[in-house]
Amino acid sequence: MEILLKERYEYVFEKELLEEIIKEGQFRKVRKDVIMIEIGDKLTHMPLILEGAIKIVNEDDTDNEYLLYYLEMGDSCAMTMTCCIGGKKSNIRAVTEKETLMYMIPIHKMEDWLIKYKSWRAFVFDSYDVRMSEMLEAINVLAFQNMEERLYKYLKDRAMVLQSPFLEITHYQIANDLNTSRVVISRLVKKLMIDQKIETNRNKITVLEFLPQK
Amino acid sequence: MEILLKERYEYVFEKELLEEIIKEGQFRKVRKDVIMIEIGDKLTHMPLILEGAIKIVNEDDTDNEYLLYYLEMGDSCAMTMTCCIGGKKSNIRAVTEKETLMYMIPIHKMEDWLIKYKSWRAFVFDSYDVRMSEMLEAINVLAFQNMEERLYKYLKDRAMVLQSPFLEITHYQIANDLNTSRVVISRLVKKLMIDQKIETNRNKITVLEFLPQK
DNA sequence: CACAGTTGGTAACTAATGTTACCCAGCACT
DNA sequence: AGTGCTGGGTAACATTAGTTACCAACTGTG
Repeated sequence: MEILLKERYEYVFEKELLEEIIKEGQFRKVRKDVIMIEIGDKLTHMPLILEGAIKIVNEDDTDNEYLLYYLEMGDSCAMTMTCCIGGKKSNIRAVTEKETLMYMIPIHKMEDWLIKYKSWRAFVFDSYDVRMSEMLEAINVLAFQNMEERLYKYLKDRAMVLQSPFLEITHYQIANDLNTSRVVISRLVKKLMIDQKIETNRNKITVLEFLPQK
Repeated sequence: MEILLKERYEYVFEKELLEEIIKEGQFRKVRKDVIMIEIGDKLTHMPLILEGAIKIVNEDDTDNEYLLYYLEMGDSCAMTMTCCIGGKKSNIRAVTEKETLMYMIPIHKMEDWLIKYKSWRAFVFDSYDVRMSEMLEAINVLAFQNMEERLYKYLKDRAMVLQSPFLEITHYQIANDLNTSRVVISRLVKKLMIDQKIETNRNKITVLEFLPQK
């Protein structure tokens, strides 16, 4: 497990820092569809993603959901960082999108490392930067794109994250992530099929753009 | 001017840090409607807002705009921080919403201070936290609210920022900030008026909730 | 005052999205 | 084979938002 951590992060962190991380943190393996963080949770650890993918979702007071972005290999959770440092509660939910390996770092170390390691500072600020960009993109999509474009982007993003053009997903799940209704998704899925952008079967959507033998 | 800086930030920063800030930075006064940061700019200074308000806006490739949030007294620009540290380009635009006083800090100091001052670390991470929350709220509004609710929130937010229930603004400007059309805004303004939430005249909207003699 | 430019009121229409209702196919279980 | 559940297709309709077009009122300038 340490080997995996070293492999993934040896060019990101200084040697001494990597050793400290290994010493202080602990390895964790989580199966698909597990809620890692719930809205309102207080957080004590920060994850470094080694493999897999985590979906980050927000929710309003009436249980509407909206998919914000995914965390993947090499990512960490900027939300967690501020939560940790400020001692605040999470305002997002994190759910594993497939089996995910991560290394959990206790938050009390974070500030020490900020002082001691340049590579940690770089990592932390880079994480913030990536997350802010993802949020900005989410806003752009919501503000400027119609549902059909958003659906197609959603499918492509998902195919990227799961590294496969063959998605196992129901129309109802998609509707939930995009905060719309199942009927709307069915309608637009049909449109995308007519436009030869996807193929569909019960529980299955294939994103043609990502088909290997193209 | 230093007095203002000390007054606003003496409880935020350690004494030594405050002195360093005064020494390294420089005071700047900017009139209303000045573009402080344009999309694609490289940034060399980070602003501490002493007085006034700055509107942060994003834009897609076809010149559509959308208002993200405001910076006010006590705020700084988290976007600028990542830009600075990562040496990247800005992906937002910043425009003064009224005359604004700020203290410009050269970015090369930022990392030093992260190491040296606990209060600087707290400030930086708090800034990120506030900005992430604002972005999240923007996403919530876009994902879950209809145009009428968004318009009303927009007017209330603006009244807060400008500290007055009497807004001088055209329907066209509002439409631009919310990325919709003037006709739509006119329609909804009328609705809000009928519902006794606002009063309007040419170029003027009064948010009744914020009227003092209520 | 005449004129041009800005602001916004409104109608009429189109397009996009959301809602309700109903049906059918596939699947698991008995 | 019968039952119930889930997923999805589709029609019909309601609501919301965007578009085009036109006009009226106000403002500042010469």
